[in-house]
Amino acid sequence: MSNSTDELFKNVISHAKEYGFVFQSSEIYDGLSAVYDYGQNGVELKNNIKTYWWKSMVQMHDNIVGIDSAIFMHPTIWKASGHVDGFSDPMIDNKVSKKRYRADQLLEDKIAAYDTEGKTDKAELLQTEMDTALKNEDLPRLRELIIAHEIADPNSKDKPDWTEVRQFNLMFSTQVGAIAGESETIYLRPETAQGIFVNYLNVQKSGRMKIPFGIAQIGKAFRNEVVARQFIIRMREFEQMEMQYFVRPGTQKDWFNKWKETRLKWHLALGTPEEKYRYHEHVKLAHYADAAFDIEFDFPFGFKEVEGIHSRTDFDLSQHEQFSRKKMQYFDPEVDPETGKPFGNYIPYVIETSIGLDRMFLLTMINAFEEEDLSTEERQDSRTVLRLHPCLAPVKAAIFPLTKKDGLPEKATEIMDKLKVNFNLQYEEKDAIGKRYRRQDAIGTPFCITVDHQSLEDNTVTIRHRDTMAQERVNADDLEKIIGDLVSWKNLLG
RNA sequence: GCGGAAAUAGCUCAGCUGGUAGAGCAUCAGUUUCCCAAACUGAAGGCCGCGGGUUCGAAUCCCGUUUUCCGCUCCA
Repeated sequence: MSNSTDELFKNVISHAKEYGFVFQSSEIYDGLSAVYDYGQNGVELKNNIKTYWWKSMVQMHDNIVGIDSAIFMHPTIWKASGHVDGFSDPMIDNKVSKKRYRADQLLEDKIAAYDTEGKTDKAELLQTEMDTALKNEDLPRLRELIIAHEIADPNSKDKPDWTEVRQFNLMFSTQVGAIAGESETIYLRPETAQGIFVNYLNVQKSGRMKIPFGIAQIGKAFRNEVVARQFIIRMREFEQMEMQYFVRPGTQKDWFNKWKETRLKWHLALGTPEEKYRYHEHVKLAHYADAAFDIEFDFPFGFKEVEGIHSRTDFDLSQHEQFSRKKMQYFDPEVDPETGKPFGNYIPYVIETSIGLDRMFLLTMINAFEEEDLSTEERQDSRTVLRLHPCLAPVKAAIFPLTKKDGLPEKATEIMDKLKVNFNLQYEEKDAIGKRYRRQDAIGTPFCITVDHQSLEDNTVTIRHRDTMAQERVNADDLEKIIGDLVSWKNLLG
């Protein structure tokens, strides 16, 4: 990471805090690691990103509908999805080499080594001891075994100094039921997708949906990351915008490619330079996928995943059919042109598009942030401006009386009252006009409307544009249409 | 989780080898100002991250702890 990009990232973080976008959670109690709060401007920007996504996915597709499933779900769902068994690993560190390993894998390797050496008795004994320890979640015993069998650090020749074995759990658990002892352990969802899968037939039947169709959802998910860092890139509590698209088996490849392209277009429509984005293909696929691409963004610290497009096959629905013993099949009455018969009953294949809202938020801030040098020969000058797309900007317009006397504030307030039904506005009368322009630049407000003495005479005002700093004089009665056109979703979705 | 660095006013930072806590910006009350920040007057704001120790005396030295940043590690 070069110094300048390092600086950029730091500046964006402090800007985000200073102007009410993102605060550290529980800051007055020294904070809570990897948890963040969105402030007064952050929540507006975040909501606007959600709206853009929801409109483009749900409103613009007549075969995609949304749901809002609960964060609490039946614990068996996470057994079916593979999260319970797949994400609770015993971890151990070597203090000498500073490397971290999975304790069970170190032991497995040792067992394999015993086998190749022909010491099958030793191998079998260790296998049994390890299985017992794992089953009983006896973490100290795992450490004992590692030390007793003098397991070396695979990446270091020095004698290892092992830490305690710690359990790494992906999921947060909590109790349902008011009475201790009679309660049941459930999990905070680690992904929103399962809420869609377990509801897919409810939606399909109540909405009379025909394949192919999609179900969209925006919601919080929770993951206990080993190391959560880099600001809001990796948070313990985060928000996803997911859409699961249910398709006829055999057609998944086409739909996968279609969504891959559609989703990148969604990103680029915001005006982000194309070279900032790239696809990353997963070579090693997760157990449920038959194809997977990430859309990555060029963050100051390198390309990182923002969105994943995964072909999840029929894995999840099949798992739920098995675990719930309820049919997850869809009856497809359409006639297969090849056989002349209906497609009939099948478990649909699923294409998933899943975007991290918090990462999208950060990406948007980084992309928009600019420290512009406005120096002339006479004097130095600069401004910090967030060049947010007008549709995403937290405040659409600010209204200023040029001075706070001579009836200008009254006139400005009157204009504001007419417009605030349709737009999120700010009114400011304090400080020099230039200072107020700069403050609005800093939070990305695309337009500033200034009321001056001429306004009192002919009802005209000036509109000052954030990006060019150019001004034009317009009639105050036309503002609703002018601003409405400039911030219209048509500009993004049309 | 390991190693390194940092933590002083809302923000950016001074504060030397221990001796009663400082500036600029921001904030608030005024003045000035007819279109692009940092003009004038005044006010307010800090248990120097938290806890302990050394000392007559600690923002300053030592230990612990929390948080953040960087590197490693981990990552569906």
